[in-house]
Amino acid sequence: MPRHRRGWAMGNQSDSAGKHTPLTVSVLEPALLILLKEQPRHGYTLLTDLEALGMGTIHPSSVYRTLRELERLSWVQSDWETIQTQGPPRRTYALTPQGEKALEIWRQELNKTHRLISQLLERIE
Amino acid sequence: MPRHRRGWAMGNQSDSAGKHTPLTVSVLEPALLILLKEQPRHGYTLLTDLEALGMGTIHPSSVYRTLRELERLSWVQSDWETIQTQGPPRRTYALTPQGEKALEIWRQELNKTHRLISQLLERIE
DNA sequence: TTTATCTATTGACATTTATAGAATAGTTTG
DNA sequence: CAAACTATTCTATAAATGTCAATAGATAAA
Repeated sequence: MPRHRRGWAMGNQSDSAGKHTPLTVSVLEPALLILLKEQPRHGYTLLTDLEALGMGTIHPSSVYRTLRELERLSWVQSDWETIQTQGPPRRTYALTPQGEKALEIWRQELNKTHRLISQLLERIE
Repeated sequence: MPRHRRGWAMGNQSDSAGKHTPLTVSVLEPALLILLKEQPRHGYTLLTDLEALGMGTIHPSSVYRTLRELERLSWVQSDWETIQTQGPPRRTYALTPQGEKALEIWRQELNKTHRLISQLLERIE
């Protein structure tokens, strides 16, 4: 239902319980690429890893949908895992060479944004 | 038409000429609040100020639309300027006390995101 | 004086993205 | 066998963005 970007900062508290802040979701794509560069992982594992980064409030379906889109772009590749685990079969996602190139572009963008936010924070004082 | 977020990093060059990167637009709202906290300004002036921050690729109508939404939220207040200038009448936007509160929340969010991006950049190495 | 250019803001429409909630389904523990 | 956990997908809806065009006053050039 509602996206909560514009005007998010003053949304009522009851509403924002357990929900993520607007900038978190905007780095979801590079965060997934970075985690998958380190090693291939399953969607479900990624949910935990994002949690560890403080991004755990993003809805699972957003994460899975993003993964499928990254696969459509050929930045990641997935296979159904053959070995048996606790639960239903799961997909293993891995970064492709194209995904590595995309991540390099993303790295520059993250750097640029990092500097921009520094500037903005300085100007608040 | 297309928003260029998902998959942005590998968009063809011709396409991305003069267009902004995905994270730039996601800090538009706080950037406007920060500039208006420093002093009241017109929309057109804000376009120049954003340019100076390296955010000049955002389309003017996005900026004006965001300003009107911030006014609907009562975070900023606008008045038509009475004095004559070079051109048609223009609106002067100013931050309201509610806008100051919202900016304080945004400040925390910017800080959080700043730390998150630091973490992500470290993990790329 | 008509034309172009710069200043300044608004509106409509198509496209894309995000969110929530439910559906599906296998496995393990009580 | 029911509950809880693992794991992924689908659908409906709401909201944000991009693009293009429209409106309009002031000034400089032709």
